[in-house]
Amino acid sequence: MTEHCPHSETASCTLPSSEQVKVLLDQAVSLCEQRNLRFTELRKQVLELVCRADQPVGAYQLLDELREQGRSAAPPTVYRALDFLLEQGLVHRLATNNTYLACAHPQKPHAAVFLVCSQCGQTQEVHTRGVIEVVKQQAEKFDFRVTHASVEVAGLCHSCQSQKEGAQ
Amino acid sequence: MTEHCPHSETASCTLPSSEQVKVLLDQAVSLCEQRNLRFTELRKQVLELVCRADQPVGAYQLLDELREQGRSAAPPTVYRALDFLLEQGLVHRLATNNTYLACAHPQKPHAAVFLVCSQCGQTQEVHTRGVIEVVKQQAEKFDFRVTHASVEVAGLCHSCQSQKEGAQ
DNA sequence: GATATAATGTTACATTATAACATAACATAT
DNA sequence: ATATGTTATGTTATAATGTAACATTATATC
Repeated sequence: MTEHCPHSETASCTLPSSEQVKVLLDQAVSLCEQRNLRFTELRKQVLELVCRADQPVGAYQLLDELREQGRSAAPPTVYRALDFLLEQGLVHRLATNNTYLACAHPQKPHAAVFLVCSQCGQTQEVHTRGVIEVVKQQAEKFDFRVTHASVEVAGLCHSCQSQKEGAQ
Repeated sequence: MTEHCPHSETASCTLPSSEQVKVLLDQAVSLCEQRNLRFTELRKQVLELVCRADQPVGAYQLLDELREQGRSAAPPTVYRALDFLLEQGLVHRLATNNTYLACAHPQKPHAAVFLVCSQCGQTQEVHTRGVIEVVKQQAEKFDFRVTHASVEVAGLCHSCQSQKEGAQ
C-alpha cells in the first residue's frame, strides 16, 4: 500500500502495446513462481485478454472471448480467474463501470488513480504520490485504517475534447 | 464542482440524526423550488428513506421499503427517483458497493470523499479541499477535463479497529 | 377545457455477479 | 505408485443490480 511506482509525476501508465503484453505475462509468471501460486492456463488466458484489450473490459466480454477461443466457460470461470488476478495485483477493477484492466505495474503494489473518458472509454492509470497520500492523511484524521482506495475520475480525455471543439 | 463545503478539515459530515432529516427534507423542498423542479411525493419518500437509513442503502432495499409503505413500486420507480436526487445533488451513489446515501450538504455542490468501513458498513462523507484539488491537478497534467471524481476508501472505522484489538 | 410536458405505472428484460455442488488436476506423504 | 488432501475448474441455477419501452396519470400553460 505504501509503495509507489517509480514513474514521473507527469507520465501516465498507458495500456500495454502488443509487445508489452508478453512482458506483462512474463512478469505474471515469475511473480506467481515467487509467491508459490499456480499461473494456470485459464488465468493466463484471461490476463492476456485483459492485456490485449485497448480499453477496460467487462467480465461477460471476457467470457465471450474465452468461448471464441474454444474454451468451455461460464460466468464463474471468468470471475474466479479475475478474483485471482485482482488479489495478485495483476489487474484492477473499475467500480464506476464494472470493467477490468491490466495493471501497468504488477511488480510493486500500489494504489492508482484512473482517468476514465466518458466519451470514448479510454482509461489511463496514473500514479502520483500526491493523491493517495492526501487520501490517507484525511482518513487518519478520522482514525480510519485504509485498506484500499478507489479513485476514479470521469471526464473528457484530450482527444475527445478536441473533437468536441472541432464539431462546434 | 469547484466549490467546497465550509466544514473544517477534521470534522466529518456524519449521517443525519432523525432531527436533521427534517432539515434535509426542507432543504430539498426549497432547493427544488429555486430550480423550478417538482419535489413529488415519491421523490420525497425516497429521499426520506435514504436519510433515515443509518447506512448507505441499496436500490432494492428502498424498493422493499416503499412497498411496505403501501406504495405500488417497481425497480424503475426507485431508480428514477434516485436519478433525480442524484442529479440535484441530494444523494450520492457509492460505486464500490452499489448503495446510495443522503448528501450532507445539498446546498453547495461539492465533491466528497467517502470512508467506507468494510466491517460494519458505516460510511462517512468527508470534505477536504485537499483530495479533490490534488486529483484535479493530476488530471490537468494529462489534459483531462474532470466532470466527476469518485473517491471511495475502504478500510476499518475507529470502532471496528477497537473491536478487533479487543478480540485478540 | 385543450394541449403539451413531465412523472409514474407496468411488463419485460439486460447486465453483473455468486451459491452450491460435482469433477478434475496437482502436490505430498507414505 | 498410490492414497490422500488441496486447489482449480466445470456446470447448473439463481441472486442482485439496472434499463428499455410503452401505457397511463398528473401537472402546467395556453
